[in-house]
Amino acid sequence: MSLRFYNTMTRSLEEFKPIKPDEVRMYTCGPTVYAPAHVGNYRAYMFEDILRRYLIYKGYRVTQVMNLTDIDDKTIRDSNAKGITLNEHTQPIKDMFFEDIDRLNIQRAEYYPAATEHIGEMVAMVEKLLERGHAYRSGDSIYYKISSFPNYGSLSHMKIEDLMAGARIDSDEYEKETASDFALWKGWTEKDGAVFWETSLGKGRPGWHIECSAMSMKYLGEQFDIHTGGVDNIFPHHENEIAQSEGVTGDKFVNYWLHNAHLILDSKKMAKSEGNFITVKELTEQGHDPLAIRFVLLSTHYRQQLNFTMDGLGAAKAAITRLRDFKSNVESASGSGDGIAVNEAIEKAVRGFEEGLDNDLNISPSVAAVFDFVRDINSIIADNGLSASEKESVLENLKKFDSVLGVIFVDESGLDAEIEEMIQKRLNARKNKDFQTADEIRDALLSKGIILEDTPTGTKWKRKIS
RNA sequence: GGCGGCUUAGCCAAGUGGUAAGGCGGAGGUCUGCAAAACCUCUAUUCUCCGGUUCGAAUCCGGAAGCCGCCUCCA
Repeated sequence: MSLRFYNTMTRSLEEFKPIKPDEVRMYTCGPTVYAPAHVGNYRAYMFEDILRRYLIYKGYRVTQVMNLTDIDDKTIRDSNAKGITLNEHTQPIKDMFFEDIDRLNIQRAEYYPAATEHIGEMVAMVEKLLERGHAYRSGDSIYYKISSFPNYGSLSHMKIEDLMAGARIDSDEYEKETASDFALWKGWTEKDGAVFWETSLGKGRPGWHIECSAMSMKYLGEQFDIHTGGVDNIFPHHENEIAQSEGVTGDKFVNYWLHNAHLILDSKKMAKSEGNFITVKELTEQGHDPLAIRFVLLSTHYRQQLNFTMDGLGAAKAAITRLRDFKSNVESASGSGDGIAVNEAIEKAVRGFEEGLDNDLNISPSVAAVFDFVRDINSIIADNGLSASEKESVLENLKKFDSVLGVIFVDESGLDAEIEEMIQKRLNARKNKDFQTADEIRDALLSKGIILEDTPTGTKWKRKIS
């Protein structure tokens, strides 16, 4: 089966055909670094990670760009409130973002352009939009003239005249011809403080939407394959990006628009503005394994709202524990095996895994296929064990599944000498049938997060997933 | 007011016309010094509700209820 995506633009499932046959270029909406990202934000980055990993799994060469929005009303507001420079405010938040990305085992994109480093590109775009009659100057600011772009609203499928009049339109100090026009360049005002650029457009700063048009086209070209983000970005952000980009090139901007649904906490969208959020760092500091968070975020289809609960996190821990135990079972298996059954199990698993993800990254059936695989192979191991070559192909396939899931094969640091010594002591005690001492040692190790398992092939240990 | 989505077991979650995947949790059994892991068996006669279409509906149509999101700087 071929890969299909639900395209927000057409509101239908479409077969994915990249512009260049073996290469995918995609722009994935990144964080606004005014405050640390929360788990809900990472739902988007996790979806983008699964997308990226599955494209690579399918054999595509991927060029991914993720923006870092380090200039907007909030970054200015917060840095001025603290009396520090914009960069002093945003840099630590950028650092935290990358720490979280690593914790969650999210693969790095090829480019992480920051808005403040692309002012020149943005200015050039705005100039072109002025030339082409899509923009106008009003006071010290420049606005996009929506009425000049007939396709406006095609992504969100909304008509401008249907928007609730006055719903949330700023009563700001800028003068716009019509309320729905949006700022490309904002002339400096006092509350911007030291944040401004002197450019051919005047003294000021870019509007929010222009950065994504400028940076995506710089790194990916005037037309590229995939653009992603949260559903909240469909309107106005992505709608405006299309207007800006196509206003400049006169050509189609993006072929596939993919949007993820929100994470829900206490039956509300997790959001900084609602105050109902929790960060990856906080959960990690509470002792939760970040890969359990990863599993929670990835195991529900990206277009489905996901309710974040501690129960769910607990279930995720148990699930990845089972997957890792399986890996360890396979690694220590021996025996004659049953070539046919193993191959059949692998084929079935690969088919199920790919069928799900091919279908608009519908990951639930794919995860189910992996768990079926676990039971099938465990059952074979229990009956006949595995031959050396079977072991190898089972592990190879598991690794392949995990190249998308990213929760099974993780670096585990070795044991301290002290723990090693305790395991040895316990082995001796067991040999002498001193089970009381043996159990005491096992309990002591458990309290350090080390689980021991006595198996026919010897004592194994693993780290407890908390 | 406009646009969109959701409602399947104790919890999470697949399934878009052919008789309910998978995970977690729970119950029983095998194995084990005891555990753990693993394996085996069981755990939704039914899909929010009410009508309709059909030989057949969780799936299609109509209606109702509840929940959520977007509607100008939110992932």
